[in-house]
Amino acid sequence: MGYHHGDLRAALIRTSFDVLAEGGLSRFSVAAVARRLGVSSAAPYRHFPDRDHLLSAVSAAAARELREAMLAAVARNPDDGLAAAAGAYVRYVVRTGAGIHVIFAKELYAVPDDERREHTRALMTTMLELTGSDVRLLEATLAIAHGYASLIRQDFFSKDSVDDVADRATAATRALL
Amino acid sequence: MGYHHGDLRAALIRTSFDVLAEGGLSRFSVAAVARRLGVSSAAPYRHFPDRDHLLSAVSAAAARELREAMLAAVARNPDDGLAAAAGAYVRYVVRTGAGIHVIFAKELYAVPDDERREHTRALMTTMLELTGSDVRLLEATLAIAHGYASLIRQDFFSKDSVDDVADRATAATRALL
DNA sequence: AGCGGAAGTGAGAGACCTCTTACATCGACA
DNA sequence: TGTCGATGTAAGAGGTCTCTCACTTCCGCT
Repeated sequence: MGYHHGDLRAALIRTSFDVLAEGGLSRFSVAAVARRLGVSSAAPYRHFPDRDHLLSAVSAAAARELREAMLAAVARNPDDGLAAAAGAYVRYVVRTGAGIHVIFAKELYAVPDDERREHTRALMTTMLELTGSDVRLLEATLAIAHGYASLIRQDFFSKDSVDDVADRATAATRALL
Repeated sequence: MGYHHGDLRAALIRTSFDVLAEGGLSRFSVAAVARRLGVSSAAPYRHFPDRDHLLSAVSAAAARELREAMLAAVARNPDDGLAAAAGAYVRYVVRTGAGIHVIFAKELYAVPDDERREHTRALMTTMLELTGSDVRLLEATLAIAHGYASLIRQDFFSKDSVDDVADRATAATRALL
């Protein structure tokens, strides 16, 4: 690991998650990500034309991973799929800092990035399947999961473990049905 | 309205709401508020020692107004209080941009501001009364209301009116009971 | 009328950010 | 082995932000 990093592109995406988890979208900066990786602040621009394209790649990765986490949760709880997925959402967002506010961030709408479009579309499709194509149920579930995740990130539950809160999100989702 | 503004302090708070409604916490800046009011960027510092104290005053105002909006909604729907309050939350946040992410923003914890403390405490107390001191129900309701409000602010519901979405938040809250 | 203080202003220091440019390094392949 | 392209760096232009400082304006009070 000398002058050349090896796989800076992937490292930038992973480290972006860390920066997002710590300071949220508002404190995210390309410079902070570079600093944390120990590379110059110009280095990221060899891999992404601008800040929004980096965020777009993060969004794509988050959409893919979130979908995987939800599918895994559903597989573990076959007859409680949607509620389990809501719990998985809470856990994923608390761990990575990247939820729908990142995945569907408004500032990314203008970024041309087919990979992101593909992954966000797949995520939406999967969630729709979980609700039997009930859009209202989908939005209610998302609201609950995102709401709980936001409350955690706001330190609303001072000492409760993430798993406990995720279970409560799961229960609240179940109450919708 | 010449050299002296009249009531710049109050105007700063009101305009801060506008800036928050348009760009969220991440795009909020004292300079932007001053610019929008047509005063110099030093003027706000005659009334607030720093940015966080301005945000704290906004938080206090939001907590007071939100509590009033909730109480009014409850008064209109005596036998559906909590659910009506959730709808009021959604409407208030979409209109003003200041929800719990502003009212309970982490960066304000260190700001000594008794007025804010008082208003946020009153808001919490009122919400607790609405849930019959059921903390779990309170957090679930907040998660739903905040979640729906976030989804709206993210342009998730392209053409649905705010009132329609607020009604769905109300219905989802009712499902908890 | 005149004076003192509250509330403005303009200028700017210092921090940080995005993104560019010219140059350095190094791995891969002819 | 030599060279070329990909990927790094240092430096910096240009922007925005927070907050300070010296100075000005004007309201209220005697």
